[in-house]
Amino acid sequence: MKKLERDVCESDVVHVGVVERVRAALPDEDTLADVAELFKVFGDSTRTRILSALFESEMCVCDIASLLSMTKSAVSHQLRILRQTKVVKYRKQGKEVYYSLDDDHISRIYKMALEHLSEEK
Amino acid sequence: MKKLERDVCESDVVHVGVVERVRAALPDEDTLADVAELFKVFGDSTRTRILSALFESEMCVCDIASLLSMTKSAVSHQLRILRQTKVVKYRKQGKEVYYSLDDDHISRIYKMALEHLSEEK
DNA sequence: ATAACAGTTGAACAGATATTCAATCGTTCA
DNA sequence: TGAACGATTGAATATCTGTTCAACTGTTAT
Repeated sequence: MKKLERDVCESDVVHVGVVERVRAALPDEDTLADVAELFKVFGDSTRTRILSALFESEMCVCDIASLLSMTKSAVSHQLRILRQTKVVKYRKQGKEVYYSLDDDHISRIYKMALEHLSEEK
Repeated sequence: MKKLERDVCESDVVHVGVVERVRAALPDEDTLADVAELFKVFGDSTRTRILSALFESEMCVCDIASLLSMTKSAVSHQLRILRQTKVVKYRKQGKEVYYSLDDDHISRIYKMALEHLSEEK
């Protein structure tokens, strides 16, 4: 009776009660996608280095590039991502563009993780 | 006098003082890499969905696959990543393997982000 | 023993992502 | 005006990452 059933578990052995209860309690897909997207922004060492720098001081693109030994182009690309996700804000002054952290709440999440990992060593 | 200098900003206009001060205050590279790696784990919607589920209850692979409409294989691959980064732990019971959250501290970081994003809407 | 099932694993494939490179924009200053 | 410089942008490239597929392990039960 070997029906070509997919690898998704659909047998009777599965704990139906648990699955249904958890399904009801699960946050909606949109929220979960947002959480993932937010963390993805922090999930790159170039961006975490930029953020750590901005914790200390507002900086222009040129400064950040110099600090991290990267091209301005590469830095600018990453800043665009941080801008789009509202993690950093910027102000223009003459030729220069100064970046700084935008959202306190997000900053706190980031700092919490940093402390968590510093403690461990 | 056009020397082919790289795009990294090395001119005198850069704010040397700021850069040096920030450089001194920056966490060491290893810690920053760890932070990025931790966030990278949360930066995938499949993994955030798995974690949200485990917030509610311990679950076996089959249950999770069923809940998320995914193959056991795909789920297992992601659980391996969560295992390696010590975010989840597991216990074997017969044929089944039950997964649950491991680190309270990490869980709190995750929950904090979830609340942050839920509030916004 | 062997059939059935939960789970894992590695290779392969497809889609996403970070950096580089070259071109461009906008502002300053000579 | 035009040269110089900070910054941004788009295309191209190389790398990374998630899912699929098929094979396999280990446990339970007949």
